[in-house]
Amino acid sequence: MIRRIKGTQDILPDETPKWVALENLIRKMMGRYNFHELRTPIFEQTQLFARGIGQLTDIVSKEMYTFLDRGKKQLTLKPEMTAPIMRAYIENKLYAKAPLNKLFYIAPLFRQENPQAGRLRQFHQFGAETLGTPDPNADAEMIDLAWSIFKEIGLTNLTLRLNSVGDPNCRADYKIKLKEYIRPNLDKYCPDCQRRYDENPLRILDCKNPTCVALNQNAPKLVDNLCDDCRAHYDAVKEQLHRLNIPFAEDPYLVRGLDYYTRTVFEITSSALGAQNAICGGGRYDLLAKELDGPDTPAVGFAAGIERLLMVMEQQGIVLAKKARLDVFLAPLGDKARAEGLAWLQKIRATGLSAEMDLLGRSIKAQMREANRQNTRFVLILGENELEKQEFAVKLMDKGEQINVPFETIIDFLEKESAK
RNA sequence: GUGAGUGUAGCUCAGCUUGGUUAGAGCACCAGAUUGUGGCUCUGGGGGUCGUGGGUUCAAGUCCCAUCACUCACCCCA
Repeated sequence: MIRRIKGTQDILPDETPKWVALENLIRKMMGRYNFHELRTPIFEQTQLFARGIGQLTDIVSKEMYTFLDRGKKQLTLKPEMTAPIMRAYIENKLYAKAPLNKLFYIAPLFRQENPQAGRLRQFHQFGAETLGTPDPNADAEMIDLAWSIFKEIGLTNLTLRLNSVGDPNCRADYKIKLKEYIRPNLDKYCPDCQRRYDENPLRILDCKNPTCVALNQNAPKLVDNLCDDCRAHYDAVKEQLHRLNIPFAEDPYLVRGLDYYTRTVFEITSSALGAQNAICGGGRYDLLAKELDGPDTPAVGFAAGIERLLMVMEQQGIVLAKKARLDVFLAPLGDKARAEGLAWLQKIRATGLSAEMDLLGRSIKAQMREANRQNTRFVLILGENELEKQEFAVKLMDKGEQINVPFETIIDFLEKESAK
């Protein structure tokens, strides 16, 4: 048996309505906030991610699906969406069409990690990006957008954590201070942290190892070492969040795993999930555009995991999708009725109603059972009696009543009855 | 990459500790009770190389070894 690739999922027909309902809600909310959808290819030149996300990040260094195509070009299935959005923004010169671009996406992404609860190799994210302004209002609007979507879904028990990682200037100063703090005890840190010390010391603060956590207890905090501009920006974002009534917790050790972030970073977690509890992460990335050879473009965005959202919704018993209903089930009895059935279905379907008939030659009883299974509103029985009298026996499944309706008026009848 | 757990019917699982007739249950499916009528109830039925390969034994779903798959967790993240 050929099996699906590890860490991928088939989304079966009884699950797709949940996806569609969630996607519809996302699109509705993106519309309210005036964000516009941008779709990018499923793969890109590897270079885009290596330069955009950062060589030393986990994503780039060990999780990308990278391969050579037949022309020996190195390609990568996109592991995140911010770099592709930025690439498209630069390549299509969207900055020249409008000074500010508010974009959103819903897309599958690929990372070759070991799968576990809430982590897949092909997974889906939706997200938004505001390109072209350094205004802290854009940061606050972005968080408000994410928060509103989750609220609209009906999620509870969410926690928003907020931090500022400064800009390259204050971060460079801070890195020196941090390394000074760590150096005396460096040999006591875990091997990962010892490696991070030179590569990316900020990530040492992120370490979950109890020893490292303890050692970090009195480490200087980046938020205490922001330059004046970054400080003012961070304060403005917090003030707006208060005005928007969005509760948040400042987390001085929140460091995002991607290199492009500057200033605002945030993460939204749910207590309903297991080890992988982040449903949304984002922040400001004022330097990415330049890194990708584009014009200087301050930007802010977020990404949220659809599978994880669906898991939380499941946990909380939230059902967005309406139970599917079939309007009409045609139950033909005998060969003659079966031969005429399809043409009737075509007429009924042309009115906009959904219609189905038995294709298995089942008994009337089995057909009724099938109609019931499909949550059918009307069953049209077409047997020898009906053919002779030129009428349908129509069973109104919700009421359990049955009446006869002549062929000439059946369409009219169904349209009126279904509108009730 | 590391660690732990689990593989028995379409699905969820029991049976394995203490090896011994034809391997069970619930749900789902099919049929009948109701000779042309759903949901509820009752009765019956179909469906399994017990993940795979090897070993121990008179005898293996059950014990041992290997292997594969899946799951969860570490790391990191959505």
